[in-house]
Amino acid sequence: MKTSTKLLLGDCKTELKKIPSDSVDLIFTSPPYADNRKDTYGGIHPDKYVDWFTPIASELLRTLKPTGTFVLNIKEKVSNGERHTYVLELILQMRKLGWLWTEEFIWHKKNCYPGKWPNRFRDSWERLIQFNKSKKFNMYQEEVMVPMGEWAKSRLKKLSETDKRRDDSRVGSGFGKNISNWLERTKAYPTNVVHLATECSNKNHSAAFPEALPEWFIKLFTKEGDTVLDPFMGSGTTITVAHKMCRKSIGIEIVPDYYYLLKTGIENQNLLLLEQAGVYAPTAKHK
Amino acid sequence: MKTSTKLLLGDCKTELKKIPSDSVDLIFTSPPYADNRKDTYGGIHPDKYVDWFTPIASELLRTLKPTGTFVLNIKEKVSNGERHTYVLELILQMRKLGWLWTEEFIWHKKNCYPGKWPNRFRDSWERLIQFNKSKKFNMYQEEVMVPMGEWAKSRLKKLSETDKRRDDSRVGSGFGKNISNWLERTKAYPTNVVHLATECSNKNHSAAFPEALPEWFIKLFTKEGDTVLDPFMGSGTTITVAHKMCRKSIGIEIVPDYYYLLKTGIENQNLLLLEQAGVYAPTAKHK
DNA sequence: GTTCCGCATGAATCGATAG
DNA sequence: ACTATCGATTCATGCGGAA
Repeated sequence: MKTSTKLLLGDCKTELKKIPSDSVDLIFTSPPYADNRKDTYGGIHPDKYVDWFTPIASELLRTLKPTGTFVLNIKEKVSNGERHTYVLELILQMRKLGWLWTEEFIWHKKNCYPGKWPNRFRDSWERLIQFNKSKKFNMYQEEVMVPMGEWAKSRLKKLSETDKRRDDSRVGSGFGKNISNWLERTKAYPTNVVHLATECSNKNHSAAFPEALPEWFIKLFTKEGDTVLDPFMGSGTTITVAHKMCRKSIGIEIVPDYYYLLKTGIENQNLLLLEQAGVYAPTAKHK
Repeated sequence: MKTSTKLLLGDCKTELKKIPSDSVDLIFTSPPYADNRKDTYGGIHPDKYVDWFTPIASELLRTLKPTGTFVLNIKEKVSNGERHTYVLELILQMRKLGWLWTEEFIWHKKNCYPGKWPNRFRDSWERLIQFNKSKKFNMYQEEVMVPMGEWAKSRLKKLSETDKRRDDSRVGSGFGKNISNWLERTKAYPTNVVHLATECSNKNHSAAFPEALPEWFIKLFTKEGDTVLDPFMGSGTTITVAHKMCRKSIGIEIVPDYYYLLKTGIENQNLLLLEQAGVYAPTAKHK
C-alpha cells in the first residue's frame, strides 16, 4: 500500500503549474470565503471573487483526470442585508471555462454558528458543488451507503444487544453471520444532503469542516492509490484524511505556519505507522 | 375573524394585473419547473425560463407590500447530465428587476423520490428563495420556534437551578432579569434549513409540497388577516393552508380543472365552518 | 469505569460607533 | 457617504474534571 503526500508552500495560482495535466482523481477544497482570511489571500472582496478564482479554476481543470471530480465547499456571505451573488456567478463562470456543473450537494450542519437577528435565522448549510471535466466520471456509490431509516436502525440496535447477551450462551453457533447479512440488507444509498456536525472546540486543530466531510467524498469519488488535491489546504483536514485512507495527495498552502505544521504532522503519522507495524507484527507471531 | 379567498382563472401574467399594488404580505409559490406541466404553461424550455418569468416577477414586485416577502420554491432540473443554470440566472435577473435576494432556505425532504442512477444520488432538497422589496420586512420569528435539542434542554434545566441559588445572594443587581430569560428557554429559533417530509400517496390530490411547508412560511412572514398570494396555485396547497390559518388569500391558476376543484373545496370548507357555528353556538347557550 | 456538569468555542450577522 | 472595528446575540458539541 504505497501512498505519498506532497505538500507545496505558496500561492496555488502559481504552485498548481507544477502539477502534471490529467493526473488528479479528486479535488476537494474549501477556498477562503470572500472577506475571510484577510491575513493570507488578502481577504478577497466579494465583487472581485470570481475574477480571483478564474485562473485557479482553469489550472484545476488542467490537472484533473477526465474521469475525476472537483468538489467545491463554499457559501456566500451576507452583504448589506442580502446574500451576495458571487457563488452563483462563479458557477456560471466555471461553465464558461469548460467545467460541467454536475450536482450541488448540501452540507447540513448540525451545529451551526449561534446568533439572533431580526431579519434572518442562523445559517446552517453550505454548498458542496460538484464539477466534472466530462460526463463519464468515477463514482463508487456503494462505499458511502448508509443504514436505512430510523425504524430499521433502532430495530437493529435492539436486535444486536439481545444477540450480544445470547451470544454468551451460544458460542460458535454461526448466528453472528446472519446478523451481518441483516446489516448489509438495511443499507441504502444516501442522498445529495450530507448531515454532519462541525468539529468545534477541538483543542489541537480547528478546521473549517469535520474530517467526515472530505472522507465521504474521497470514498465516493476515489479508490485506494488515487490522487487527491487540495489547493487551499489550511489546517490540512482533506490531506490528513486522504493520507489515512491510503490515497496519494497533494496539498498547497500559502501560510508557512500551516504548511510546516502539517508537514510535521504527516511525518509523525508515517513514523507512527512504522512503529505500529514494528510493534504489532512480531507479537502476532507469538500467538 | 374575516378571511377571504379570491380565486382567479387564467395566466398569471395577465391575471396579476387585477391585483392592486402594495397589497400582498406574502407570495409563496412553486412555479412550473422547466419542461414540466407541458400541458399548461407550454412546458417552458430551460433556456427560455428566465425570459418567461421576468414579466411575472415584475408584476409580483408591484403587488407586494414594502414589508412583504416573496418565497420561491424551485429546483433546477438535470439537463444533459448537468444541473441547468436557469435558477441561478433567475436570481441574478430578479435582482436586476429590483428584488433583494435576502436568503436561501433549504427544504430538506425527509423522504425524497426513490431511484438510482450511476452518476448521481437521489435529490432530497429544494431551494426556498426569499426575496424582499425592502430591507425592512415583517418577520415573526417566535411563531416558528422549535424545541431545543435534548442535550441542551436537560443541561439548561440544571443550570438554571444553580443560577437561582446565586440569584438569592445578589438581589437587585439586575442579574435576575437575565435568569428569567434563561429559565423560559426551552425553545430555540430554527435555522434556514427546513426539514419536512413530503406528503406521499395522498389519494385525492398530489401536491408539489406538504401543507407544513407553506404553513411554516405563512407563520413566519404573516399574521392573521394578512394577505397571501400564490400565482401558480396548482392543487391549491398554499391557498388551502392560508385559509385555514385565517389569512386572506389570492390564488391564480391556468388549468380550469384545478381552479374549479379548489373553488368547490373552499366553498365546502366555508359551509362547514358555518355549519359548525350553527351547531355549536346555540348549544353553548344551553350550558 | 460510568455519568454528569461546567466551559470554551466556532467560515456568523447586525447595529452602533469611530475615522 | 463609505469603510473598519467592536460588542451582543445564541446553541450544539467535545473535552476535562467531578460525583
